[in-house]
Amino acid sequence: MNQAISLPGDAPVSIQALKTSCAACSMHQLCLPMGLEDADINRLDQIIGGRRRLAKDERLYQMGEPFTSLYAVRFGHFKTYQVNAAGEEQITGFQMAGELLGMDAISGAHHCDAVALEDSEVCEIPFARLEELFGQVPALLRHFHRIMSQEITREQNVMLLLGNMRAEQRFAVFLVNLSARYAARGYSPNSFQLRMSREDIGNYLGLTIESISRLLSRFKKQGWLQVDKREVTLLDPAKLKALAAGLDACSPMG
Amino acid sequence: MNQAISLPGDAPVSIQALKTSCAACSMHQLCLPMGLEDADINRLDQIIGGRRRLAKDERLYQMGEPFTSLYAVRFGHFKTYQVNAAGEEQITGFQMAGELLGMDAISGAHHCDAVALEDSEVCEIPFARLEELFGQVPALLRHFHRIMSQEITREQNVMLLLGNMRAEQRFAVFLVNLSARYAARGYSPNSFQLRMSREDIGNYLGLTIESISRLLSRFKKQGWLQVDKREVTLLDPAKLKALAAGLDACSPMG
DNA sequence: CGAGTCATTGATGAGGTTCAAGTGGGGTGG
DNA sequence: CCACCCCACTTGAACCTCATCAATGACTCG
Repeated sequence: MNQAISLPGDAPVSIQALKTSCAACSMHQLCLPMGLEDADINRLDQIIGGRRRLAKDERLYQMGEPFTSLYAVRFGHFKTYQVNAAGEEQITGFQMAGELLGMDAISGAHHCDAVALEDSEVCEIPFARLEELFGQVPALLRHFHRIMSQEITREQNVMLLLGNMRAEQRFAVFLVNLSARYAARGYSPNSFQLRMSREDIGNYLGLTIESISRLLSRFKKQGWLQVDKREVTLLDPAKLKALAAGLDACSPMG
Repeated sequence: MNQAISLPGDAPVSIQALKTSCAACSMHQLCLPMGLEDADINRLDQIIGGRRRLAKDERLYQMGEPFTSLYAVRFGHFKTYQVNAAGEEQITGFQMAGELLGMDAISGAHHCDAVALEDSEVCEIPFARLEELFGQVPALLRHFHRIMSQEITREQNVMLLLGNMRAEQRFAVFLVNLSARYAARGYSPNSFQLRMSREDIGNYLGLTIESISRLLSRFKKQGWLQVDKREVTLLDPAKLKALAAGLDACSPMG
């Protein structure tokens, strides 16, 4: 429990390790190391269990598996979903680079499945070792609490979406949210590829695949966006934001 | 940050303090002190900021307020709800004795409002002092992480409910969940009072007040429960659990 | 007693699901 | 290289669940 890791930060490091160190990772401003000093980032680096590659549709973990590690997405995209006794699935989130997977499992076992939407890579963070590090790096603990808290807030926003919004508004929220997250990663906020199927989007938003298809067609006809297969371009982001905020009337699906 | 609180556990304690200490609180097996040793419970006691009484409909905190403390419900019931830009509200949870309020705010500011459903009392837990204690009582930190993780899982279950279930199933889930939580507190699992209005239930479940009223009437007619105002008696808990699990066909609302 | 709040019940229809058919790549095999 | 199939998606039509609107009832408080 209190066995401190006392490796100095200047221990020899292989090129491979350097290439995959937190300090060198383009996501370190968004991910767990955010705001840490270099020395502390190194300590975090040393507990990272390893990187794991996943092919499209490969599963990272499954409901019921015992909890051992959190995972940070290095690149690629994931979906997490819950399954209930009757076999109904609900996608609870889509995760992209720099985001953390597995926080619902800290209570003991995984409560949802995580599946790669495309070829992806994660950093494995053994939680027992992370806990040790919390005692030595208070800034890390504080940031970890912020991340968990933000996850709670994110889910509350989805509850608001599922409980109160019409289809049009839900879909606008979804697009605007993706846009903001890509922008935070330095990508274009108005042109991106949907990494998930229409079915996944529908499941996440509490709608059917047909509804998503109709919404895309309608938004396109209104001139709010362009679609080509999974490539989306937001042509009127302001309008979409207004829709998402509920400041603009919602028309039915026809 | 590292200024340890070094009061011994056997310092003189007033009767008032004893009456409200964690060790003496009937909720200490469910609340934050769960599983702690007596000495550590005392240390936790000493950082509790104070107890605060709230009248029915009084607000504990509000969206946008800066975060300073978590709150543990001593007795009474609360609801938490989010409000978006358009003024739409979504109740994100109902909290009862032994449950923690404010975890969504650790990221900096409160993201929802918390309101007492009846005369209630909370323990204020200044988070800065709790963080100090985390460094000294690892078991407390671990349990805190479990609690936050469980909150994430709870919300994912609500997402499943709002995204996938029909009205009948949602309402059954709601009743079965209340039943289990009262059971865990030593109360009757099959007879309890709804502390929230029909409107609150409807808002939480993504339904209207009329739907809740019809569901209650229908469940009553089916002989699954009795209702008298807010007093509910589950007459066929097994049937309700089957409905909640989705193992039983759902009939429409008529 | 009247005003106000909360809940019940009925009638109607909107919003989105369900069912069904069709389209359009992208891959595979002949 | 084309024919074929498979899958994800699109589009249309009918249906259904639940929201909405409206009227009424029950209880509380001044």
